[in-house]
Amino acid sequence: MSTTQELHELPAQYDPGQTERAVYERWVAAGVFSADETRSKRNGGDRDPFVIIMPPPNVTSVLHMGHGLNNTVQDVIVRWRRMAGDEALWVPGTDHAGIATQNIIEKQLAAEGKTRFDLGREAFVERTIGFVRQTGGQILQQLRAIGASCDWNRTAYTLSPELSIAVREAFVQLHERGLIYRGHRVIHWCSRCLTSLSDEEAEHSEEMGTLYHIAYPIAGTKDKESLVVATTRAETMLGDVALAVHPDDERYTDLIGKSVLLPIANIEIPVIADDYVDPAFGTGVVKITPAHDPNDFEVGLRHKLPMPVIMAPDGTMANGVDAGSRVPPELLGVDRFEARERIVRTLEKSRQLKKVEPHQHAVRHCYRCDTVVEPRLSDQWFVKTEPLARPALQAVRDGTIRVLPKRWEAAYIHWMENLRDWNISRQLWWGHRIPVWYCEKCNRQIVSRTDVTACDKCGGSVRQDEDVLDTWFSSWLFPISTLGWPDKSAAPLVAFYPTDDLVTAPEILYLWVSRMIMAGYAFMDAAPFHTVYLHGTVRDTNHVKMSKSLGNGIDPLDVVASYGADALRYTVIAGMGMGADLVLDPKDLERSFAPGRNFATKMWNMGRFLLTNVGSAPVGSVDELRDTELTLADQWILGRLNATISECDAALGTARPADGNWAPEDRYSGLRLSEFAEAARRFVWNDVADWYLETTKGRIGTDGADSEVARAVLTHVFDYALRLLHPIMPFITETLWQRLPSPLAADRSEFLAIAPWPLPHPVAGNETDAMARFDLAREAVSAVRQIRSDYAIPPGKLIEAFVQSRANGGLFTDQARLIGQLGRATLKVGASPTDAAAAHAVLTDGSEVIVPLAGVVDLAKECGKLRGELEQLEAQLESLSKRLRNEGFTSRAPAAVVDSERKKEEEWTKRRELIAAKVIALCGG
RNA sequence: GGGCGAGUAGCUCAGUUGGUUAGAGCGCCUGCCUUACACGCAGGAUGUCGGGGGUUCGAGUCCCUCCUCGCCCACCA
Repeated sequence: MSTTQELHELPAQYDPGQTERAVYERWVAAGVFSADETRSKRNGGDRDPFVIIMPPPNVTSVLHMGHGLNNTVQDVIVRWRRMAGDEALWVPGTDHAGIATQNIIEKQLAAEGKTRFDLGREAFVERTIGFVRQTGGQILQQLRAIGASCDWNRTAYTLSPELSIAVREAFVQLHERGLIYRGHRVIHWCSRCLTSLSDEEAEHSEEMGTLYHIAYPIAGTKDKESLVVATTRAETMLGDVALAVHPDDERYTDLIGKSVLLPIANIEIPVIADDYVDPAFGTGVVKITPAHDPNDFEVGLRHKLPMPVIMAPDGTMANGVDAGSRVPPELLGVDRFEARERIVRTLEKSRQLKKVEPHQHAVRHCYRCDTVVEPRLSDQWFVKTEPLARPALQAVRDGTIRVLPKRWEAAYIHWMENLRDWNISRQLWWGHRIPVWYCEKCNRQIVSRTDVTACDKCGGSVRQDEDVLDTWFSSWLFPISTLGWPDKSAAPLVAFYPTDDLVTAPEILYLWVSRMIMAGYAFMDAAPFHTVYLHGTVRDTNHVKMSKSLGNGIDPLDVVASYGADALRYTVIAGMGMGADLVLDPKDLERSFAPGRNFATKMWNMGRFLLTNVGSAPVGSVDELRDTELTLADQWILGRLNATISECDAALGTARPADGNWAPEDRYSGLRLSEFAEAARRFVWNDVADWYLETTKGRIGTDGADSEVARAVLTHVFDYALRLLHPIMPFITETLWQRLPSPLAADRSEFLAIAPWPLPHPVAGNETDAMARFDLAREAVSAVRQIRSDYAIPPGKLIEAFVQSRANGGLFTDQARLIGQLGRATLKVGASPTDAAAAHAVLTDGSEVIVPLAGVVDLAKECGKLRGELEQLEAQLESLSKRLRNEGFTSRAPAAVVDSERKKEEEWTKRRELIAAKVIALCGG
């Protein structure tokens, strides 16, 4: 193949738009992303399985930067493990998202002037199914554009028939084990969504409210004696059934057992004593509203008080269960906040409003629509969480599961320890209907895996529970349900459960992650994964979370179109420290994404150089090269490659715990993706492109063996660089890799995506020495460039003398080695009698060396010698400068550089002398 | 109210166990269209590492304290 043809194949400009789609289609067509159960070691195969279950996005959602970040991270990890030889599986899926999806359809209906009740349940569900079928799941299509290497054959959906079986099974099993029960208590109620919420779905936010001090006249007193109560939710007073004081509060002791008159409702209610009351807060008197406050509910239970409900589900005032006619006619149907205003005004008029003061407090809001949540007494289904939490807590405590970054581990533990029972029933229509039937005739409650048509006892007709299950009750099963549970012998479940990493944002640690861990133990008796990786949030430059509604979002597909998926991925990975937020500028995509694109372009051009110069003829294997054949540069770049591989591996860490538990040294050290990206980038750009590739220019193309050596080494180094970068920038690396000349001893895979992950290769010759010597050469080159720049010397002019004398001196390497050795050591002297004559140096890598005392003393002398060499260097620089000045050049930066260097060096010398002196003093000379 | 994180160059951020002259990208300045790359190359400037105190031969890193911002948790009406 001729050079021109190859250049033709590799256009001067990399065009991601033209290549990415085709590359992706070839991967899919070749089944590169498909995992094979039979290859898993757990299923008789020869590979370790490595599995990530995708946090299922809402089925109606479209790709935003948050997804872009989340899925890029997962893809980087899964591609790394795929190359490392694991049977890698990434399971994609979507969540039916009960409330969120129902809200969308309700909004559509509202636009048509209708409510879901106008349609009826069946038609509403049909319509939603239709909507999901038409527009749902497009996010999974979009994920392909950013290169997500999911096994699309296993795409899951929480409301699919398979997963619905799992949901039912889980419900029935927990019910059989006594862990699901029907409870009558105060729950969080969203008056807009018309459903109950779990504790986690009712989110706190600090708000400025008003504390109203209201006087309740004491019954039977003539002169309007009263008890004053402080409340922020004045409207709930209509549901008051008592006033409570602390039993030991002397101010009120004689009032206990008496009655007060509830204003507006004009009902007599008792004054009771309960420990729950804090005498120090407000007036020390609390109104008890059992149906509309969880604490008051508990008080109500203890004192066997009635529990009148004074609000309708939609948040308007109404006489509900046990309310009689507490709500006066003029307030019936009035919204709760309006009612609050009116009641306050009424009390003001009757002079029963004693004080009004601003009061900051936390108010719970619906996590889907932000409506203020109303505590409300109702019947709901609950999961008893304590028995489920026990193993889930233990798993994180004992290192079966690690949480990265570490700080979230404490948050998880704290939350798990204080977990309350989980309300799983929702008064919605979109979701898994609760598998409970009630006999119309004998009132029997039937919990069943299959649909029930008649009572199994009396044959009476049955009706199914109206409620659906919390969305999270299906997604908490995702790691098991997507793999075939409840069939415990299903091949995917056997081969791939437990999974490995779970990658998500901290905001759903409690809502989802913790519950998956509980489900894993409850149904499979094993943790669902061993690593929870929590990444940050995507924010704009004002650190505001990106969102469509705020208009500060970036559409990942726009970025893909303008900069390419690789640029998007690189930016996301390189810009994100462990657990840190990712800040991007929605108004300046160029600033955010150009570095990634530029890096891709750099690689593209390296590829063009390589194809033009190395050509497509097969190259030799580097393993067969002898050290006598390798130049200093060859040895150096191979050494740098090894170092880079080690750096990348260290940043990525151990993929899985060795014996079921994380070893302390691995537990918090892995998945430092930005460091991985930086190590690879540094190598490719600063080492290969800036230095090594330049050294091959005079070699490749010449006749003789050295040209072949350079071809082999350059190709090898670039090949391995592409491998290291593939998880981050899969498209361009695959494209370039496909065109690399093949090594003579070739067992190359068809795709880079499944090519082996690099291992360090031993370099022929003395690697350390060669690297030091080449570094010296680089130092010399840099020094010359600096002089050139300072004196504005034209590119053509040579300054040979300096290079040579510098290279011969070997000053920098020796100096570096010396300072390095002492610098990293902590000296412990005379720790034991046998140590008396030696200094014990503990190096920072944990290894220890014994330095004979004489050696330490020599170090001090050595410092003096170095100072001499430094002076020699200065002299050389000075004479060079003089010569240049004589030739008519003038320095543009007559640098005090040497001067400051000497100062710093002297400082270090002093320090070393101090240490040495101390050593001598301690050891008695 | 409790807990956690952050504050490092103009901007966005790295900096594992204290140790060679605190780094990267972008931006900025100077010079280069040097036949892979101007989405580039070479050179350069910019930091009291939030303030103060302490431990140490040595602190961005450890301890104390204060300030600013952010996050999580929370049944004080």
